Amino acid sequence: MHKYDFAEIETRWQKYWDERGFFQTPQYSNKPKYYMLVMFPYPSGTLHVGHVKNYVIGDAVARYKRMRGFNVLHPFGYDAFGLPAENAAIDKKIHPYDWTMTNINTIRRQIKRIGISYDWSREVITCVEEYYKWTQWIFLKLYEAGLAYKKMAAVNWCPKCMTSLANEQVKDGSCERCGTPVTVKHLEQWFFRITDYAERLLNDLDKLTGWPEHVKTMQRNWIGQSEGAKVKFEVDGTDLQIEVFTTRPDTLWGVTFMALAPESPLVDRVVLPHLREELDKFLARIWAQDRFKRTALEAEKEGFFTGSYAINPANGEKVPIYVTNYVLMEYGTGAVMGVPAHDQRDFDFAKKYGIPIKQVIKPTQEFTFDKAYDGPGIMINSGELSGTLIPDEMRRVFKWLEEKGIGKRTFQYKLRDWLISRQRYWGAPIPIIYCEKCGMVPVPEKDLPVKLPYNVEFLPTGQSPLMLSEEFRRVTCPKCGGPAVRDADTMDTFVDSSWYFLRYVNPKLSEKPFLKEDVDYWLPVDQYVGGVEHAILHLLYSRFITKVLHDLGYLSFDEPFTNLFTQGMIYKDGFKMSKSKGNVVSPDDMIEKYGADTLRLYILFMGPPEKDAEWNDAGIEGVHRFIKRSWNIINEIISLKEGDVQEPSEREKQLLRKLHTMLKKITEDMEGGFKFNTAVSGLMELINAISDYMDEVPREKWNTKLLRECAEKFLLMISPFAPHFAEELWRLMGKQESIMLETWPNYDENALRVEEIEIAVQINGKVRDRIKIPIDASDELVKQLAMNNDRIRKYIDKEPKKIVYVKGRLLSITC
RNA sequence: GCGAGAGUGGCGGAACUGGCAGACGCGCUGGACUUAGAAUCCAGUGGAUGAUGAAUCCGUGUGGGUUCAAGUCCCACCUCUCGCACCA
Repeated sequence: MHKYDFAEIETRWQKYWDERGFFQTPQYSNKPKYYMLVMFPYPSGTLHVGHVKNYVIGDAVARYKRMRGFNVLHPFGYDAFGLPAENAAIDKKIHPYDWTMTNINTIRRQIKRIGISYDWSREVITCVEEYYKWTQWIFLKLYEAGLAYKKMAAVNWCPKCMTSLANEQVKDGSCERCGTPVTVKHLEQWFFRITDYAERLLNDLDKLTGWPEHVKTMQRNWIGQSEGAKVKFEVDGTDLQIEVFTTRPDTLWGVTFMALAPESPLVDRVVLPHLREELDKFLARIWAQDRFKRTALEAEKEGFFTGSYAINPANGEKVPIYVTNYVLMEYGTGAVMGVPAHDQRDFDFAKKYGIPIKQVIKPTQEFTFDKAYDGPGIMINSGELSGTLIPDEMRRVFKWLEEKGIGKRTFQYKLRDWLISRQRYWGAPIPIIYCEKCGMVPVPEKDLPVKLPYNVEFLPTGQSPLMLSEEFRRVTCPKCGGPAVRDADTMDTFVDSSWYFLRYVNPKLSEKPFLKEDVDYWLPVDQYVGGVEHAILHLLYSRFITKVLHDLGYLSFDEPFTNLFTQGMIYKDGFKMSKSKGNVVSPDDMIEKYGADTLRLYILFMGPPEKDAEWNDAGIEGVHRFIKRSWNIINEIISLKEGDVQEPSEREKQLLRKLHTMLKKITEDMEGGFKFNTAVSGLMELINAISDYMDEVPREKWNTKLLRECAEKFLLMISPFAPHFAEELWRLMGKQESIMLETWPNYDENALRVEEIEIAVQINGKVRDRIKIPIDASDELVKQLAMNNDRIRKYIDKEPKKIVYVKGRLLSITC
């Protein structure tokens, strides 16, 4: 018997597949296409088994789809620019380029050992010129379209990473990468106008039926659409106006004050001169507060009366204008109408400053106004709109506002523009030049890429490191030829990763980022697999860039990913794997000990792939046992001589039925979406059934043909999960061609048929016995068979009231 | 607080449109083979009461309900995980 030498087997077949180019995808084919994409990794270190889960799932799908006759594109690459790799390189005192490339080589080697079927000829690395040239090209396209702009803004600043961050990269007030509390800095920064796409990004989520609901919900929350009205208030005695956004225009008659954000430009204009000095003290105090604390739920509300009054356009009432700490400049208009009776924040504020509370909605239920009421009700004290039902008749309110010219119905979004400038070295330089004469000039396409110089001082100082490189900065203006300087900021890594799935289609193309006809053929991605941590950031940005490129005529589709699968994480000892915790399980160690096929199979068997799972050393042992057991059994079958073909015995028919039951079950698990854990358990059941047969039936009576059929089908079904194992045994069975070229086996409904089945008999809801009945027995016959059964009759003391027969399942008798 | 999801043996987890709960694996117990161990193979394994192969009862977070029949459907609640959170 051949020994199961997994190390030898795996290296041999990996070499063979590679040499034959089995996984190189033809650009076109008469087969239907299938684009199977996994989220590419940050090469900021090496891989642990948690990363591997992503690739094993992707590979199972890719290999299955190939067997189903698809032309499968299954590429891989590295999200190589950016903070994670740069920070790690600085820690290690290594140049980020060298560190990144070293990691890429390690990761590539790690993945090749697992036997993932990537088309390596399409590998993409975002930090090489051939790639980031096109990231810069995309920037220029956005710039030309007015979707990339520079502005002075209060931005999130990470004092440790010493760079600005996008809103999406701030989690609970801290830097998403390093966990340091984020501060605010006023800087001139580049933004992408993603807010122009807010409505489409929101509405098109409904089209993404192949996305998990929770991811769509997170995106909806993040985009944060609110329906409301913009209403203008005159400032008494001036020609100034204060515009507010409100979702409750029905409470307009209940306004008793106005609240401005401290940053609002209106503050300076409405404050009375004699209050100026005191106001400045108030503002200084507010700005000294931590921004995230200031806007936290528990924060004490504070305000300062400007001395001015606003006129309520609905009823002409004068209300005082305050500057407050709880109104945000970034959302809406930076000004809010205060309705204490129907908004809790306004209520708290009014209580503190002795502002009147005026009720304008009559609650539908009993309510004591010890807090604000924001439930349904009827409008009161509201002029001609009194009596309007809220929220049912809100439309009447909008109509009235618009007719009177007081306000306008609009949508407001929480989404802000995407801040893409980083004051760091390791990224794609922003392709913009500043000329003394011509001002801001985009780098002409022919001059791309703007190369990131290798020999510069790259340590973060808070200033863009490229500032310090005269060689990089000093250029001549592309327009007038005069002296000019380059923009020294680099782009956010998420710009790089927002289009990489397009580059895989034509990774080596030098005159364009991609060919439209090729991209239109391959995209959208049929199946995208990755972690939930990208539910907002990467997935939202990719959708945005895809829509922009679509609008500019470069793509025919406007959503990049048709189906999305978010896999769960692998924990060890209850924690995420991390070097600092020392709980990392390395795929290399596992491959050393058990082989790649065992590792792959165990990862798929651990549990439902979308759920988090705990790594269990005993669990992988169990799967390894299954592999070895299968190896031994199939080898034994291989060693058998072809016997005579006889009419199958009952015992053989039973095994054949099991084979086809499992063919059906596993096929359904594969088609029904990522049920690999039960598919693997089905393979185990099949092996157990073969083994039982061989145990029970004397060796000389074994039906060799049937056993070989079982072994073949088993190998075909396990091949997407344990490809080396399957290939080796396939060849040992005498097959000349690779198992990779085979098609997925079909099951035969007829083989599933049985003459006689066992059904349960329930009496008063309890299973009392099981009886055998002919498969197509009539209701009458089944009832008769049951009633003639002594064991059943024992439980029936009076005439049955009701008898229900569920065909092929059970008989229920009620007395 | 708002939104989403989940609670099943000692553990990871199965269970189609309501139809025999606990597939498969781990662990555990006993046995075979061994001088012994490892490995392998065979048998058993939800709980309780029985001297048993018998038999009975209880069992899917809690309490109700619908139904011949509920892990699955409905109502109320508890716990956990995740996301959002002064967004006007």
